[in-house]
Amino acid sequence: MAAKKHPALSAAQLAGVARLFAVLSEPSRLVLLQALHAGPLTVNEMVEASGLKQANVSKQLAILHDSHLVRRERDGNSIRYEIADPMVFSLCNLVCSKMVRDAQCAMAMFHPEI
Amino acid sequence: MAAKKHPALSAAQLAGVARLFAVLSEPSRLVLLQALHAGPLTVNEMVEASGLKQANVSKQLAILHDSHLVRRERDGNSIRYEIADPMVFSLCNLVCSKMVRDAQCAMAMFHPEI
DNA sequence: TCGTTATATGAACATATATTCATATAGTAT
DNA sequence: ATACTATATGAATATATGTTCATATAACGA
Repeated sequence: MAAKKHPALSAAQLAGVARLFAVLSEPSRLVLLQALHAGPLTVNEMVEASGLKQANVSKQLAILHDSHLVRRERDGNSIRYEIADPMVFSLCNLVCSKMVRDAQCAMAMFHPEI
Repeated sequence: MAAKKHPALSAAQLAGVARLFAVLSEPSRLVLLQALHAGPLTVNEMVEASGLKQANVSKQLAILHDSHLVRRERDGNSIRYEIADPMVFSLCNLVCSKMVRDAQCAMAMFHPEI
């Protein structure tokens, strides 16, 4: 039986969805989000935590900010970023559990007894 | 208070997560997934339903198949695809609800009374 | 076997974007 | 005002990939 709860999304809506997935499709941005998972951080702190160059961190944060995934706030001379929408972690958890499922499935092809 | 339920993901794990988001970051692939939401379809049926060229549909389906998001099965002369992991729709629904939230937030900046 | 239909794939092209360097902007302190 | 620190941004480059055309592969029917 085919599921059909939601109406089809328009091309523009699909483009919007695709755009947000694209924001999450870059490991450097996921690194930054993961760092922010523990709490707010300044740009410099994220540069140190991630090993990425400062210019790169700034640009990736700008992209995350444009997508309303992070919020920023000036703190003296620095700028502190924090997660604006915890939904990103729900997305990541779904993807992670899928990867575990796929991995278990692949494993089963070699070790059916387990 | 900072949330911290999950251990940090390794670079390889983040790359895997990013890869799956990348698969979902292309409108043409979302169109195909949305078409398959109503039930299994052959390549030709998806060409007609999507308006995309046949070569393009085949390539995008191959990418979806590599990610184990769709399954394929030969049916006579054609090949029938179907959703292999309904989790993709959970992902899309999360993103959609976020977009609604953001849109309502943007709206409120112009119509605070609503 | 031969022709037809359905799907996949290689080559070529255009486009998008991540990364880096250099520099600009903004805030702070002396 | 000047020097210093923190962050953002423009230019340049490299890389990835979506799209299309042409063609290959595979199944089916006569």
